[in-house]
Amino acid sequence: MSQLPEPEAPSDFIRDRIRADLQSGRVTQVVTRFPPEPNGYLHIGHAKAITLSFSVAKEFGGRCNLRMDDTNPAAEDQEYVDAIKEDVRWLGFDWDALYYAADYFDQIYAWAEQLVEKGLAYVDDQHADAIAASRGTLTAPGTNSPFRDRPVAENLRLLREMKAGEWKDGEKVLRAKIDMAHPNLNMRDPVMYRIRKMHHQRTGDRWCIYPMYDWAHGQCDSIEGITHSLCTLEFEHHRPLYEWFCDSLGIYKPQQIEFARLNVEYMLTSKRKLLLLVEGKHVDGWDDPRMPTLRGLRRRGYPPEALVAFCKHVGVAKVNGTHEIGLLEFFVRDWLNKNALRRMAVLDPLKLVIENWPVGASGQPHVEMVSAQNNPEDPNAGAREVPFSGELLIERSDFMENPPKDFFRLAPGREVRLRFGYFVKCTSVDKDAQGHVTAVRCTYDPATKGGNAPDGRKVKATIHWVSAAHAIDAEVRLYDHLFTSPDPASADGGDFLRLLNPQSERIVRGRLEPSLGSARGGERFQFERLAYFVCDAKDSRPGAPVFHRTVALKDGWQKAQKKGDGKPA
RNA sequence: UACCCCGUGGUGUAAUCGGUAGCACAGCAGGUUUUGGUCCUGUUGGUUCCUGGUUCGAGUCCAGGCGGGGUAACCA
Repeated sequence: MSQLPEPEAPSDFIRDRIRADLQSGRVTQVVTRFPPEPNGYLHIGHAKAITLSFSVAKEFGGRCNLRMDDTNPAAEDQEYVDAIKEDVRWLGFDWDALYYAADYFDQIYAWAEQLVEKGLAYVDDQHADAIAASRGTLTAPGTNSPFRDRPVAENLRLLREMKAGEWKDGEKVLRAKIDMAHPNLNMRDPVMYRIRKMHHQRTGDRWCIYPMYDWAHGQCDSIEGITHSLCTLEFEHHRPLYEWFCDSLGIYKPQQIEFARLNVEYMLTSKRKLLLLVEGKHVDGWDDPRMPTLRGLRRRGYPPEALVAFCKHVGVAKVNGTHEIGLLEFFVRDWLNKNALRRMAVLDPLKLVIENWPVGASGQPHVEMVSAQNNPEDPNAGAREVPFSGELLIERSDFMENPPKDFFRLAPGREVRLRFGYFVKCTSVDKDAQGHVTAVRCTYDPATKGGNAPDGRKVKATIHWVSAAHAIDAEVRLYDHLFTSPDPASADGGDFLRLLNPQSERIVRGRLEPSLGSARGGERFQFERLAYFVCDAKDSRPGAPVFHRTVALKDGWQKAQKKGDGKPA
């Protein structure tokens, strides 16, 4: 097969490297892998890694495996395995093969005996603290273990005893014999096997010694014939060890290439910190719409296509930077603008009474159905009928009693268009005892049905509305950044909880056009002139949908206002 | 006070074998518009961290600085 890259394949240091490997013949077919540890849920940072490894394989006509890096039974769980598979698929990727590091345990163990026989590994009786103490520091070399020069036969016997369960947790470890004075701490006789008498989600009780990451990862890559093992920057110092193991074993050695992990403003991607948010009940679980987890983003209404487009756009490099959240939101809006159906909803209602609206024949209020486009960006989306009547609800912010000159919406004496309906002109307002406006009174022009005046007169604004008698009631959750600081990870003293945004979730009762009553979980809409929303699959009930604000529409009016009053001259 | 990696406009990322800096987002201005959305047009921002060197010519090569990040788990 030919591995000609797709013409639109991006250019970056990883793909340049792959092209070179293909040209030199070192590699004939590209094989990559995404190797998550099933001890937690995937987040937006993983989305970048997933997009990279899968896209690269596809671009070069290669393969990409999904591999559960399950070498530590302490924290791993089948639940996470299932969640990871689901999340990768949700992003739109499919693996060529699904593997588990645990399935290679026999081979990895056999290799360990080989290393022992070569005199390149030994059993150490020291406990964890002693090993740590003798490792030295960043600036001082370590010292050799007193067990470092055990004879091969004894090492072999001890290793087999470890495997057979004859020693307790922590009593012995197998270590690689490299160099305790090596400037790279990872090379100071790293631990290969530790004893853990624990049940493993995949191998059950078959093993009581488990390989460390360094002793497993490269070997797994080698077995699978991975050509380019892509990982994040913090593994750079592990590469020499990765290569030492493959070289010492004389097995196929994949090329590990490191890239910078993804950071996005206002988001945290540390599993530990995310766990604190969940356990401290600062959010409503791993799938809370404010979480940067894939499950959270999904419930927030982020389309997977937008996430992938974002990940592709940010590219890959070795510089650790932080992306503006506005860029992510741009991709979300971009996809939603083309695909989300438009609907009308009023979140902060103000009554609008049309005084010259006709009375129905039966004496009941007259109701008229108006045709509304489902998506101006997509003619194929069709149209729907929305009930229009003499008593409507409009957004409170669409009316001002004493408007500034640049306010185009409704005000006494002003005429605006009701979207898909008629032109209305405000004649008066009703107020309560405190002087608050309780309703605006208007007259409508019957000749403007559909939104155009036969005499050609123009209005400066179009506002959305719902019919008071027909609107449904629904819970609407308005989300904002989880943190008040764009960089919560570097909070003073590490106390990022202090930076939680108390306004990150605001719940309101919205008044929605009737068609929204049958919205199904996962369906995304644009509530015209407001924002994009998704019908929550978890909390919605038949006839009682719940909506989550995914991202607000850009708001030029609000921006202009902020500019006007915010800054001193 | 060790080792490794990195340093291009506000943010992120490009620039064939070295030939004087592009793109996206953001910003600003205008146009279109039955969403102050979308779309379209124009436009402000960079002495490519600094200093030397090699060269006819360096963001690209070399040296030395400066700055940022990473690394000391029987975690991955």
